[in-house]
Amino acid sequence: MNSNRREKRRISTLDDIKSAAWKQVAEQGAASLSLRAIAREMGMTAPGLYRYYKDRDALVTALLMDAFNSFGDALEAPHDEYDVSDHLVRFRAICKAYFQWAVNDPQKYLFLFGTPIPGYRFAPELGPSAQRSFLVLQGVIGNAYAAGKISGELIAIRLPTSLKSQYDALKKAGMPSIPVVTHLALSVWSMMHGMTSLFIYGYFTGFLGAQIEAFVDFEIEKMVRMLGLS
Amino acid sequence: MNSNRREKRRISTLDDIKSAAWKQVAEQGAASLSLRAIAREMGMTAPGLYRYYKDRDALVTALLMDAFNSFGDALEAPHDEYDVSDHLVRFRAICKAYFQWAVNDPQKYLFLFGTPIPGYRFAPELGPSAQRSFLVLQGVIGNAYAAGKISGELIAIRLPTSLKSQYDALKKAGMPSIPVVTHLALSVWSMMHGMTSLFIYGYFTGFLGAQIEAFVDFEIEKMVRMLGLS
DNA sequence: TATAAAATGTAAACAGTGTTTACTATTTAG
DNA sequence: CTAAATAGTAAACACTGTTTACATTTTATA
Repeated sequence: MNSNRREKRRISTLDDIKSAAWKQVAEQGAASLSLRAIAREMGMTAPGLYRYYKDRDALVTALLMDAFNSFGDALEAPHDEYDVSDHLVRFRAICKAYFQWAVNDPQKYLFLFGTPIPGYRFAPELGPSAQRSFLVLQGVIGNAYAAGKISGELIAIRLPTSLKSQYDALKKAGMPSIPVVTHLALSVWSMMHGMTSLFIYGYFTGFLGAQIEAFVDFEIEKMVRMLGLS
Repeated sequence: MNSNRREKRRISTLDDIKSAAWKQVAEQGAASLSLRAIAREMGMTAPGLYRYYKDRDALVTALLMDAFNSFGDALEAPHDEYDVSDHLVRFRAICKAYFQWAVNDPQKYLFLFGTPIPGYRFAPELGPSAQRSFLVLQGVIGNAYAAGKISGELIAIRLPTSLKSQYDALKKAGMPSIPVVTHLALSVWSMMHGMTSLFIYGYFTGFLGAQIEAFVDFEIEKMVRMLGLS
């Protein structure tokens, strides 16, 4: 028997550790993630965890990987639900998915896009997963542009040359979008992240109360008009 | 002698503690703020600090108070530099001041608007200082509106009734602005916070490189057009 | 000025953290 | 059945915030 049982058990334990970790993140936030508390919850001692993850950073990297993928999946979901040619609907859906995914598990969103865990160094292998969510946004805008469905101010108003040449350099380095599209995606991302994180931090509750969703929806429509998306 | 010397010394020590704390925040980030490290740097032992701040939360509150005030001052500075009637210039200046203050000391900005320190409970007495920066933004937009210098889409496009009545309720509760102005201020805040924090987190460096300032400037001009500010 | 009181600081201890080392079981492979 | 790989533990080290008990210095007052 070529160690099938043992391997399965190992993978199962790796997942158990991540589950316990996510439970902690959801309840106490990412910054107070504790290996000893995870071990305690699993009925084992802390050093035992080091048989599965080299150190705390390795566990954090594994968690980030899962979370980035989950986030990317959530943003990509509208691709299957709506028609490729329905650019407007898909843009709205992606923006709403962005906000909803974050609201559904705020600590998870902050784990991805909040203040980095002290001492943690972003692992390079996370790059692709981290970029995917942005590429989804860039994709829907890029598709709309290619279909001639973007007629906003940026079509008339030129980007500053310094900015445009930066985006051009990116394109030559493999970025799958022309300058205008790249810029618009970064702009939309900024707005979505700003609204989402300020809400999660609680800075909006005093102002918006239960109307946060109406606020976000309205701002999404403003972005639709800014893009001239149809 | 009515304890003048002692009181002065005490205030001086309170400031020394805060200075050492800020040094730590700037170098290592807010989450890894350590009382023992502060004491070490000051040449004393940790329990001694408890004669000056009740506990770590009290120190954090004092730091937040200073930082909110410093941030508020930075946003208010354009009030003295530019004419009150120059709404466009003042709006631009406030937005730039927002970004520049954050870039000048990123950890300080994250200390204010990043993931809260684990276990810290936002002290109610911080409310006024925290609100001030928003009120500055709201003020410049409100003044421009009152002067008839806002002619953007929101003048034509009505807010959803649910949102409008929420803002109306705020106004009755003392908010110094009408619904449209409140909404626009929240929108601008979202965008500024989104761009600023994504940049500080490093998510923009791969995309924008040294052109971050050009990006922010361009987005500020987009907001100017969105507001229809003149 | 002597004395009581208040303020300031330290040392030791407790419970918590990540991590390493040495050791012990258990499970698998040959 | 034996040797090796794996999984887990206990103890220790250096950190963290915080409390308690004690000592020292500075101020206020009788």
